Amino acid sequence: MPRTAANRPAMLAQSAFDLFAERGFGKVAIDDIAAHVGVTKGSFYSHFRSKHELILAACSYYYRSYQQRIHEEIAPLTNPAERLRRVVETSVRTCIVDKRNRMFTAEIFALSLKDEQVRNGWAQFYDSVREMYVGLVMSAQAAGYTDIANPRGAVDMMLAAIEGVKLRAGFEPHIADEDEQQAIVDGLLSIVLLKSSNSTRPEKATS
Amino acid sequence: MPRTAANRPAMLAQSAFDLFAERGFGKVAIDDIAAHVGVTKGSFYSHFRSKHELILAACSYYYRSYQQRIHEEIAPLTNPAERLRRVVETSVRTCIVDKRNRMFTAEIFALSLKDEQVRNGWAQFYDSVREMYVGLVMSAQAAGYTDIANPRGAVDMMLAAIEGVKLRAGFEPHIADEDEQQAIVDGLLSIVLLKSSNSTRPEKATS
DNA sequence: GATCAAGGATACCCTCCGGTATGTAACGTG
DNA sequence: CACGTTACATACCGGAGGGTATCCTTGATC
Repeated sequence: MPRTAANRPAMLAQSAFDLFAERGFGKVAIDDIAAHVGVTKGSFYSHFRSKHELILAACSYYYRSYQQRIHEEIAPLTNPAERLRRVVETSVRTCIVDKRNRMFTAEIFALSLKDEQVRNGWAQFYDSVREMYVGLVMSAQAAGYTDIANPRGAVDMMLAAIEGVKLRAGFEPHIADEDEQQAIVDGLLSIVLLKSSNSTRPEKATS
Repeated sequence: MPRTAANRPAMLAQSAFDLFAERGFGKVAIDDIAAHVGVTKGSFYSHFRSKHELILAACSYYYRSYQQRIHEEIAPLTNPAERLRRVVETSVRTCIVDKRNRMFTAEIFALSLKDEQVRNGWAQFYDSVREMYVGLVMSAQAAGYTDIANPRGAVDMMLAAIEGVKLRAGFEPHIADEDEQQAIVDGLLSIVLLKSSNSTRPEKATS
């Protein structure tokens, strides 16, 4: 082994995420990423075979971070409606507060149009998120918080709305305001839950 | 004047849109665009000062095309609910059927993160679309097709959902199926109109 | 029909950047 | 303590592509 080993690949992937989120895939050179970790390009290429491989690693890093965060947020909660609301809140907050995530995902979308591996990676991630949401909604349904006819379709529409709001936030930063955030969460939840009552909030639950 | 003049700038902008939509801003060289019109780079630079200027022109081209199409679609309609539905249908169809538009807007989103002019251009376009929708919804409301409390908020959420579905279509092409399209239109309209009845379709109107 | 402006072509430059070739210092292993 | 392996550095290559310099062509105008 050479001087320092540590987990360079992971560090490089994380630095890549940081820089990609800041400037986009195209405007970040391998030299930049390597320098960001305190290493040179030659060394970089002993960990990754190509820039493309690094991009995939950066994507994985993002996916893992998101899922880990969601998991941490709902771990202590047991009430289905609470869990659902918390996940939506976390998703909204992550997208709005963390500008980097917004920018990174926008880059993914653009790249995925031309890159099958990136596209497949995102599709897989998206599917797992969808399944999580479907599970949450169906739990909420079983507990009487909603009687939505088509949970899967509603979740799809809500996820689409999240993506749309994410994009909009890039153009209208005022969405980052606290009160706006709450309105968005309510709007999103209303797609998935009953409209007639504010049954989302657990203390107002009807069952 | 030289051999052929015509409206080269417009042709270049349109070709730029075509190629950008196909390969993305970064992967299209000026040479490609010039060649696509049957011209060389030197000539290109007598019409545009930079690639950036061309990108802005391609954006304008897209915005104008969209607005023109919407206008043509609703021109013959007078019933407010019909007009609203037609616009949503047109938006959905354009996004789903025309892959190029999807790809082009994805590129815009990615670029706008780093380019203020592109961002402002989109913001302006988006605002005009929003105002159009708000007008349509309020007309529908005045005619009794909906009693939605906050038309502006509902329109925002619906536009967000459109953007989200647009993105999703990049990963799940089956959305392009005819029946799926109708479901999406209904889903979107339900955000803006009353849920209890299918009052969207004019022949079922309650007033 | 001489002049001139503008569209167009050709050729070139220069920079950036992904990737490679090569060297070297540390570590594990026998 | 040789020896291979691995993480790292240095230096370089080569292609791509944005932009420019320069010349040519054409048509309008007087």
